[in-house]
Amino acid sequence: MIDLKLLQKNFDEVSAKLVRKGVDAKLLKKLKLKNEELKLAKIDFETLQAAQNTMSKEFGIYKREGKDVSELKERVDENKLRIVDALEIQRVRQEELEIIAMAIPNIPDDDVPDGADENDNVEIKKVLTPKEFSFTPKEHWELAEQNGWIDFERGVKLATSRFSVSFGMGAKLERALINFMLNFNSKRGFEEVSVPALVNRAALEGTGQLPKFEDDLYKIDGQELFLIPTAEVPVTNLYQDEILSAEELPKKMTAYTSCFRKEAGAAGRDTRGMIRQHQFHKVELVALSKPEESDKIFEEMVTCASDLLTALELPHRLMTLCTGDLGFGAAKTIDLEVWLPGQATYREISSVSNTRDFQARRAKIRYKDGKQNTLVHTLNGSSLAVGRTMVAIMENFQNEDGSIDIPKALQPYLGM
RNA sequence: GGACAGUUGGGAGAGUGGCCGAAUCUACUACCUUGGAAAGGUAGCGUAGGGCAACCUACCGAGGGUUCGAAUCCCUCACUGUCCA
Repeated sequence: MIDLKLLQKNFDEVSAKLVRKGVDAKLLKKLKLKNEELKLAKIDFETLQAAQNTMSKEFGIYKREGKDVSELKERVDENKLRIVDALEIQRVRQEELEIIAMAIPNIPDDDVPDGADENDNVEIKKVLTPKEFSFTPKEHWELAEQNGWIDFERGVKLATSRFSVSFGMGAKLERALINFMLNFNSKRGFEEVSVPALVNRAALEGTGQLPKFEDDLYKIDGQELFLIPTAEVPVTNLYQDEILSAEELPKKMTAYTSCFRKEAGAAGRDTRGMIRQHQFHKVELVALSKPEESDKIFEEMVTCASDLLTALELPHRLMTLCTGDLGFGAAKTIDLEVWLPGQATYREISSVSNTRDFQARRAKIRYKDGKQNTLVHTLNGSSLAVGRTMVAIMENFQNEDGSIDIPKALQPYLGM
């Protein structure tokens, strides 16, 4: 959630920044107005309540002293009616405010470029040069089927479309990648954690998936539990509603989980292959930091993911997302896009975001800064998406006969 | 699935209607004491919002109810533990 106090104090400035991200300025005006109204309603209620508390205390004293309370009771009863009204007004205003406030995205950083969509993202740099093929490189689904690594039909048979099954070397490679990535991240100082794949509503609200994006989540029937769309949700919320000590920060964690997404808005996109699946494996980086350290940690995370790709000999580029492509909770995001020779294009394989205090405010993650409690900054990033890494390996390491080489870094993990 | 017990401040734990935002112990912080430390002493020590000072409001698992007044009584739910199936 955005900082309402900040919005109130520096309305023009904050509003201008949010308009860059496509938020309706009128909605922000309304939010400001609602916030002011709520404040008045609160003052109103609290004044009445203070009077009620005082009279109730008197009441007790009168009783003890055996005095007549009938006149006092009359006043108290009358005040009570006003309290009921005042409370109701406050409740309604609070609710209205929350509905608007929870749907406002994070304020983008000043250095985030303007833009409408992914076409306006700005390239930072390219790492490794794509190799020239003496033949026409195939797309990964063809290679996957030819080598017997992935069976798309049987995935559909077991579940529905956008599910797949890995066999033999395909399954082994998947497992090798997960281990390789976790070890790599651990060496960079990210502590490994293993977390539930189901989370409750509070966790999803904490990281911002709810209330706005419920349609993208798989929900357990009859229970307030959801399958996680990313490990970011359980890992960030580990410290929900806690006050950490300054010495504990930064907290750097890495987790492997399956991720589950309905891909409700993606009908017709990437229908073939394993670029966009309902269930996929991902190794995630999450960090909680002091505000002044989050830029540094952000760099570390981007570097970690990029170095991981380099270690796997996969050409890629770094892109700064423009305002229009920036996610709901992110103040800044750098995407890593890997080269896919079969498609002759770069495709997203990792997305690293600094949400600053946006999630921390919702999830109530603070740290003790001397006497003061301060919201931490939360960051998250994939390092990496496993399925897409498999895709990249298949397409970049293919030979003319359709066989696939294994990157050197992975060979020890496969007993080679 | 059923029965009973429990859920209180960083931890332990008291509190069955007003004098309770909450005893006590412990941890922590500052100071005194010391050559230094320990022990001892003194003070401070939950969260959030409002005035931003005194102070006020809310919070004792969550939500609702009774009452002038609820941590305390009633209802619903969640979780934890023990026993039974």
